[in-house]
Amino acid sequence: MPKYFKGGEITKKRKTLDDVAKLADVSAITVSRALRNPDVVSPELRKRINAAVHKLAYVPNLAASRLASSRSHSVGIIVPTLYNVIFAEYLQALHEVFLNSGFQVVVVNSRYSQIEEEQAIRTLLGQRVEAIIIVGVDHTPMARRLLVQSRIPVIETFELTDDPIDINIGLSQSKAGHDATKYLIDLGHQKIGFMVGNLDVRAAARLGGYKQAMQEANLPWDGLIATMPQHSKINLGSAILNTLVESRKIPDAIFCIDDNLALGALMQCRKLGLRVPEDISILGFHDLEFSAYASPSLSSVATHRRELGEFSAKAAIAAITGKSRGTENRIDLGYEIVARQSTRRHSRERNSKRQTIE
Amino acid sequence: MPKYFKGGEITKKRKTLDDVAKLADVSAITVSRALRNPDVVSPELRKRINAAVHKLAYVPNLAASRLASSRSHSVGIIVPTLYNVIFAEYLQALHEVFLNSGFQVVVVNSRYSQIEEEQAIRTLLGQRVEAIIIVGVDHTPMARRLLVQSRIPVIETFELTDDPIDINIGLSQSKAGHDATKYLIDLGHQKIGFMVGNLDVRAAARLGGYKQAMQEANLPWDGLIATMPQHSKINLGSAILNTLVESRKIPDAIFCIDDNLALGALMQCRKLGLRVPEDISILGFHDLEFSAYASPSLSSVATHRRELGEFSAKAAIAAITGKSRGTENRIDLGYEIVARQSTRRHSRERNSKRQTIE
DNA sequence: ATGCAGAATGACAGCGCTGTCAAATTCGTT
DNA sequence: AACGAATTTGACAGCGCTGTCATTCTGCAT
Repeated sequence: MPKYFKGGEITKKRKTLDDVAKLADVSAITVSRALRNPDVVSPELRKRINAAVHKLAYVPNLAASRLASSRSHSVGIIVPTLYNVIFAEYLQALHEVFLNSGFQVVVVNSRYSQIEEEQAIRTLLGQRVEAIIIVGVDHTPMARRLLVQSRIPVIETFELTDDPIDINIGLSQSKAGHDATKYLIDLGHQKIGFMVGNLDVRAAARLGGYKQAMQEANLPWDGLIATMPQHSKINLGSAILNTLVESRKIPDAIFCIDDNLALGALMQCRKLGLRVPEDISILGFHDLEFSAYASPSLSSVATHRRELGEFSAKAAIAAITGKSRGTENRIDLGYEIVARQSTRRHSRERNSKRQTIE
Repeated sequence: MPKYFKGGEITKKRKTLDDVAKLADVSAITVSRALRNPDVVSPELRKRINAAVHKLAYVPNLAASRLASSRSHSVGIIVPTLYNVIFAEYLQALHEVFLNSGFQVVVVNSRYSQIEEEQAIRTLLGQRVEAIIIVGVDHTPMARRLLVQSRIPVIETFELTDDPIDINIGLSQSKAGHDATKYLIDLGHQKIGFMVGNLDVRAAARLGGYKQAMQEANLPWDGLIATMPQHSKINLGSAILNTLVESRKIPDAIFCIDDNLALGALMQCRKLGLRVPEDISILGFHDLEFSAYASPSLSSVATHRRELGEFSAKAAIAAITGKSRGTENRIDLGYEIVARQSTRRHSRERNSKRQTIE
């Protein structure tokens, strides 16, 4: 006795269109129409059909519908992780656009792995999604081939590339890293640390930008990179800051890979009696929601995650419905350095002196 | 010229099993087997088939597979929101269990609405998921009927009910609210505030528990409930605390509906010069990750979200595979009050005096 | 050489729906 | 009253795969 055959009826397992059709005394195709396109069916039949559907608690079999129509009415989204507020905000914006578009949104995570990303692409293509929106521009050769061959709109986001598969909406991570570092340098900082957890592609690009900016200013960055191989979380920032203090390598300023680390570092500084920004400037990245409310409020680099999601979704819909004639296929959404209380002009004795002399 | 017919070939749009079969010079059914059950196919053919699959970048049509086999190899999860760390942790635990189970996980959110929940159930049943794990125990009558009639395992989580549809794994929200309040009362607090944002079902249950505990202790709760109709976020906690201070209705202790509000309140207290816990005790709920790291560290009620996810997923798999004979269908995972620095014994003059006198 | 179990492969129908076109019905117009 | 257009309904095939059973092909004991 299979446990999940409750109810006891010996009837067929699942209600089908035909069951509804029989009960309403019409043909199956009419039921199909009444469900998908009510106004082409006469009110009389429509009523009878709806009653039958309700009576049987009929739920159409999507697989059959997709197979017959060869339309899935769904779009696929690939993100590295579901457990980072960055992507949560991005996904929320995406969802809002798709909400009443008639498309179901299928979200898959690649867990920061190109192999899993390729697998995710297969999963989505297997479902015959009508567009794919994917975070990042680096894929395995096969992944790229699958995407190209699928002949559906592909939107690569969060980063910028010169060689997009199709549509590319993002910002230059390395330029952002560069400019953020430059901002700290221009404030007079010289010993500028870089704090990061796991080094994913985009984090690496920002780190590259940091190194470049330091080099351009003839500043060393050797030994200034503080890291622990874990996902970015508030308490990881505290932990990494601790290691800096313990090894007595406290820099003038720290550029943190994201605001989670920055807030953790900030909180730990307070705990240890280090004054922010007097003793140390802290700069975050992404400008998360809490950053403006921290005390001192956290300087950060605002990335436009909601716009990223919104633009991507709209581009996908436009491409699917063929309304994207002549649209730009590469959009740079940029970033903004938001200066708040956690960073300020560096004015230690030797610096101010030197400045006066020069 | 349809934009997404790139590549130029006039060939059929999508590769099918037959295409692969022709290229490998075998029958379609053999390709199907080689893909699903490689070891029943001879190495020779397997090699040829794999080569053909790779050459064509063939991706099986899931809809056809599901229709033919009437198995979806997927399970459905319904959560109220995707943008709350509570459910993120729960989902992560679920995912980990399902990762290598051969089941695809489909997550849908109901946005705290019973109507949307019913719609979500339809969506999932339409996909013929093989089990549904759903947050909460309150559903529309039709939703309940759909779930029962589906004849698939249904796991209701996060709350406890006397009348589960099938399997129920959770904790008593009202009892947790009651005990948390009792804890503050036992610390000597009398003017105990309750802070909450949007009042969803579970928040309402905790509020109910709070009221009951206050009543039992002959303490008034009238006018002590501080709320603003928004989703729980750190800065909402700060905002609500502000309104309390502005209206000069600062209680001895605050029981916050979750740790986000609690942290926000905590940060705002610091900003305003209110000492925690000397001037005011703050108790959170859910024991989020950052709570142990805040300063002062945050007392909270630990709910076992990861276990909730883990147990639910395992129960679902056991039920699907029929291995749940004689298993308990109602599991109470409980909760724990974690006392940290943000709460302490109330000892204002009149109280300590009174205690000495009595 | 013969028979036979077991492994490997194939033929066929059908899962439940929808696209396409045909048939039936209704309506307004002359 | 008769006609064509518009509306409403239905018949039929087929989407791409898999379950079922049949067939062919081994290898080995007799």
